[in-house]
Amino acid sequence: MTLPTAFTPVRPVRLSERIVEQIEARIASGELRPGQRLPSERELVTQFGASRSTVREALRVLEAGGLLRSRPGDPLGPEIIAPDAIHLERQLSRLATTSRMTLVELVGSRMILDAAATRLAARLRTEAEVAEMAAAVEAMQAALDDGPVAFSEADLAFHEAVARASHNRLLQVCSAAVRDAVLRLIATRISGDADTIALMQLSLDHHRTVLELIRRGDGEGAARDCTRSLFAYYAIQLDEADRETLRALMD
Amino acid sequence: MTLPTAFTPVRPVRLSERIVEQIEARIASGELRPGQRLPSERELVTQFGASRSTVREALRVLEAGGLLRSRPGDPLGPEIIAPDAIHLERQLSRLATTSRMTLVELVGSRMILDAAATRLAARLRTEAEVAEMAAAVEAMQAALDDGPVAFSEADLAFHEAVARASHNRLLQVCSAAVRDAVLRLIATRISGDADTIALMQLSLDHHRTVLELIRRGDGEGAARDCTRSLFAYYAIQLDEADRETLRALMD
DNA sequence: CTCGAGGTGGTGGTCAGACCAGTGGACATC
DNA sequence: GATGTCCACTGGTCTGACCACCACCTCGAG
Repeated sequence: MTLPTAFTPVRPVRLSERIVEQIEARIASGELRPGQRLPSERELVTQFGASRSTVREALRVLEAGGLLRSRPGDPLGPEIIAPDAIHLERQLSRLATTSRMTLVELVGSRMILDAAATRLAARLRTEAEVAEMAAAVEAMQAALDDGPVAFSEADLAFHEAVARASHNRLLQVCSAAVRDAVLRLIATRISGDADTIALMQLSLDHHRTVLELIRRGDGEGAARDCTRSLFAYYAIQLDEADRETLRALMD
Repeated sequence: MTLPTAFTPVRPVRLSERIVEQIEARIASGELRPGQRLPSERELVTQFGASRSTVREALRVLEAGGLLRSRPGDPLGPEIIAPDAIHLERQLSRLATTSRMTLVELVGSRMILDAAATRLAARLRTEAEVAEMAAAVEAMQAALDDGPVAFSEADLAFHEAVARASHNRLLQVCSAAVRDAVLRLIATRISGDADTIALMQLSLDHHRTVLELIRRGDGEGAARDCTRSLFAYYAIQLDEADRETLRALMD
């Protein structure tokens, strides 16, 4: 006769983890809001009943997670900060690189996210946001002579403006992270043997079209052109099977 | 006459940060691979020339970032671990909760990601993956009598199977994180005043349809039905303006 | 009276040294 | 050869101390 169910492995729980959990919970519940301050480390020592090293390890974890920031000498104590996409982007692009994400996975994700952002932006954009996008397109035009790096930066600014105009912060974060990961992978893997000038000119034309469609509020069309633009830009780096996969994402 | 370029604000840099950077760099460069071990804390103390508290703070940050794991008593030292989607999901869903994402942002993101996963799954799914989805739908049917919680779990299993079948791990991670965040928000915010039985039955029908369309390889149709299913499920929680926003995501 | 100089207490960053519980392997025992 | 004991070493925690830095307050010069 065997035991009815197997036991679950036990794992020692660090004190600092418990502290992290408590503070995280208060932030998640809204009891601690960005801008508010935590008690000083020495005060936390008495409240948690743990040593200062332990409290500090917890604070470092929270700080690395982008939840708070502490400055030396600040009598107000550690500050709860508004969540910032930077940490997440680093984490995501690190996952992408270390787990050997394939280019088709990354580009596919970009096509999905950027197309969705474009579609939403066409519906929800304000005049100011359209102006931002237009400025980014101008910058792309200007960067045409400054080489692929400057061009990529202007391109990035355009897509970020679009993502902001989607008015969906989660989408914004995800798409920014994926863009970052794609660029990093491309930078390390791709040799610039392609006809970059022609490619940049083509990309610029695509962006002009997308901008115009966003301006007219044609989300469907803008999303379609965004997807095709990305496909055109990266297709030469992929084999036929991968291209076929990505075509599944186009209308 | 002004200075040619403005100076950048300087920020005191912690010793533990420098240690984190060094170890991170070695992992990113592939010099340290998953499964390999770091020297013991006391050995790191001598190598970095920092105190044990400082080294430990660095290790806690790396551990929270999902890059390594250390067990008490292990003579081999801290272990570099393979990047795990779990850490990323936690981070992402924490961002979603702590930054008070609105329901329309979360549901919108879910519609985007799940629809894309569904579209890809219809094209790329294997027989085994279809079987998994079918099993999940059966579980949903069975959970109909066990209440909304059990039903939600079965629903989750279905969408995870679909995400796996998209064969895009990045999409898989993002959609899992967003699903998690949505569920968490719903759980805390929504009172169960809706007609849950009818809603569950409707949702089950939708899932059956989506499964059938995936089986037939109709990505377009499956994605459309997936989007509509999500919209129908969450629409009652939203006001008219938000509903209008989400309609922009439907064909 | 105003206003700057300097003191002062508190803060985070770092350190050294210590103790404990737990791990895993060497070793001696059966 | 299997068993049990022992021990070196690990990570987890604590204590107490020092430093540089910041904000505030006091006080004396004008």
